[in-house]
Amino acid sequence: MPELPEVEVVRRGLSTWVSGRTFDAVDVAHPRAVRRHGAGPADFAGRLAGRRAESAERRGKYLWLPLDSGDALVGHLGMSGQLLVQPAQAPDETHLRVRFTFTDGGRQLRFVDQRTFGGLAVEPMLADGVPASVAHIARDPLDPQFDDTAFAVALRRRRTGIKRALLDQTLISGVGNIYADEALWRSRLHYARATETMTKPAAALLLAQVRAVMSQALAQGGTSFDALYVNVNGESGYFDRSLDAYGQVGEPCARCGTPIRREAFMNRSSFFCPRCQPRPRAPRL
DNA sequence: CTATGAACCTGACAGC
DNA sequence: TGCTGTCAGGTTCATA
Repeated sequence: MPELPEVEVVRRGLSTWVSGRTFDAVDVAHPRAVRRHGAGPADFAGRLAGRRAESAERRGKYLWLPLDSGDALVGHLGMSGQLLVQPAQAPDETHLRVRFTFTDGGRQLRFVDQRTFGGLAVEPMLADGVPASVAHIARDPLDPQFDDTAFAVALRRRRTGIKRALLDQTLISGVGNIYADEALWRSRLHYARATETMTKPAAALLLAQVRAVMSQALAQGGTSFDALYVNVNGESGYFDRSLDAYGQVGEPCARCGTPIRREAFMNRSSFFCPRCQPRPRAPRL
């Protein structure tokens, strides 16, 4: 679900409402939510109790709270995960997986996840400032240290389609199905455009569109089609009203009026304008 | 290295 | 009403 803008909305909420507080009790209601924590739920809870969250960080779609122990509480929301800040008396959510209380007795942090593709773990921080499970992820396009030139070079070395490359979190992180389709629409690129034909200027233009659509979405609180994608206070963003391609099958293209088409791709969907984004002569999937 | 499909889950929705 | 099939913002692993 959530892609970079939605995860960043959550990070900001954690920074405001959780950073600086000390964990007290941690109740794991569904062990699957901490399956990436190899030592099990009890160890997970034990490594958090009494530890202070120093800040809230993000790379791509991964979130983490560095702790005063040198570890970090790492989370990925998967398709349906939410991190909510709730009063203690708020009724339990149907899909409440982990509840965190704090020594200050204030609002709880709750990990709620319908489909349980998301997960939490406590891991050591590595020397380069990220937790172990985040080390294989590339920097994201909103990271000041993202290397545009290196991205263009790496992209050209690939032998695949442009959308597949955008979704590869080891090449560029934070881009998911929505923002890939939106950035490609803005760039007038078909999803099967061969990466080896992407010149340096073309890569720069695409990157600029990725950043533009993500920044605009972030300014509107992210994209929510339903109550699944919300900030820590349960509020939805409204960038869905600004989508030009994703989910717009049959709707007229905002540029040329041609109906937006949907095609199956990578076990999911691609939405594009068949006129503005014509299929290349030598497509790559 | 690249591509494909399946797996991991629950729920909403369309159609019969 | 209820059943079946399809689809959903993601990641990972096994197989060609």
